[in-house]
Amino acid sequence: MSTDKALEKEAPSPREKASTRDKLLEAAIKLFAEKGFNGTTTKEIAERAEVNEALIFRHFSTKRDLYGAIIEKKIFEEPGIEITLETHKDSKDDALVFTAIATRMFDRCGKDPSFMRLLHFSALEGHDLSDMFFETYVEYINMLICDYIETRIKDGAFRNVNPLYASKAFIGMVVNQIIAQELFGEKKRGKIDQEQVVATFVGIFLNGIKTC
Amino acid sequence: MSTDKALEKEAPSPREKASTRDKLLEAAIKLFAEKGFNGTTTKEIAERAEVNEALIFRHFSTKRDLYGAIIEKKIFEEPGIEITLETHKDSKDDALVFTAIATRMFDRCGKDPSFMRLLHFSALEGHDLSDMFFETYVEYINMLICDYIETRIKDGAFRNVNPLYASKAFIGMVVNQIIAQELFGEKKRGKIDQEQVVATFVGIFLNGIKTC
DNA sequence: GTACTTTGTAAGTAATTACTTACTTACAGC
DNA sequence: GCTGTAAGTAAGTAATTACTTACAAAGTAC
Repeated sequence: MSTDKALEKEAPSPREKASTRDKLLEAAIKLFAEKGFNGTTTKEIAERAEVNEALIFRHFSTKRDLYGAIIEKKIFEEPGIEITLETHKDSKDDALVFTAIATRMFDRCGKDPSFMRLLHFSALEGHDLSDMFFETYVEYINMLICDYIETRIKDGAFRNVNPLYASKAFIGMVVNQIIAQELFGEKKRGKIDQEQVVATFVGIFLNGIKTC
Repeated sequence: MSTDKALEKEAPSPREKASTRDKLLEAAIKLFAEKGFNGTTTKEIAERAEVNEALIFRHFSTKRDLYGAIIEKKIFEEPGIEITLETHKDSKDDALVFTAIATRMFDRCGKDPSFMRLLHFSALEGHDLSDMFFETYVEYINMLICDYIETRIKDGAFRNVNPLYASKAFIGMVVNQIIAQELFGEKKRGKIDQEQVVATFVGIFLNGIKTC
């Protein structure tokens, strides 16, 4: 959790040049995502942010506190897939819905590679907020998709599978591919065609779950 | 890579009490899996192994070298799923094959939780051997399943999907569930029924890929 | 026995770590 | 102007880090 100090200035007015706090957060996000909590020194953060190291401790009482502020920031930063689902779910066009979800996930993680790394580092290193991170980005999405699947089962469009496990199946395909690319550097190795991957995943999943 | 020093005594005779080297490796595996490379100190390793800290550097020239030895050990330690596949693939009983693969993966990771953590830490922290780790445990398995799917497409049993992406779909489901349990501690939260999860995954996958 | 290597240990080392301190500068309200 | 507060800095601190060294004990070879 942030200290009182850290909470003072949550949202700087948009026009003014990046505040010290913002510069620190930005630098720290990149470094923590690159090298984890233990692999990053406060000196490095200060250098990257181009501020004096002592200022870190004016804004955040400890290094761990800064780390916490970053995770918090990431948790609330950008909308997840809920908007994608909200937009399309009433169409009941399952292919559209699941393609949109997968595409949204790929795009988000591709645009911000630090995100996945931060999520995994926080889990591995056991940060206090890691659970919240996980709940926000994994369990929440899971729940949304689970709900959608449930209604489609009631519609008679999907087979009577366990909706939670089915949701996990679909998310698993997508997330695991993202992890292979972003964490394990599969991007560099063989080229994979994202659109075709999504199409294949959605095809298998929907055929697998649809009533015959 | 290990130094000459480190290579001298690869396999201690089974009966003698655990050598210093073995004690160090065992302690280091646990600590590196728990807290990563940067989060673990040589002092801790020595204490856990109950040997003098200086002995670490008799057996391994640097801390990183010890880390490398551990990853190497893990890479060659236990057979992966290839045996499972080899055993069942000729039966052409797809449900049996994929259920066995998933079960094998769950069991292996459940029995040795340090494995997944080590794999992820090494990827995130960018260890030299991380690529080999990945190739051995992700790309290799992928390839085996990919081959099986290809033959089943030729048999006319599976639809004409991209076999690599289909393989990724299946592995994704399983691996992501393992990660949720082992890395993100889903085990502690809600109880999930592994057998039913596997059944659901296999069911969706096979229905999704089978010819109608 | 003695020469030699291996195995173990206590006490170091120099560098780095997160975090402080004491001080200066900039800027606000009055 | 003066005063109080926030922003910034250089130079510290004590603790910890990976790694060394110098030396003792124990086994092995002859």
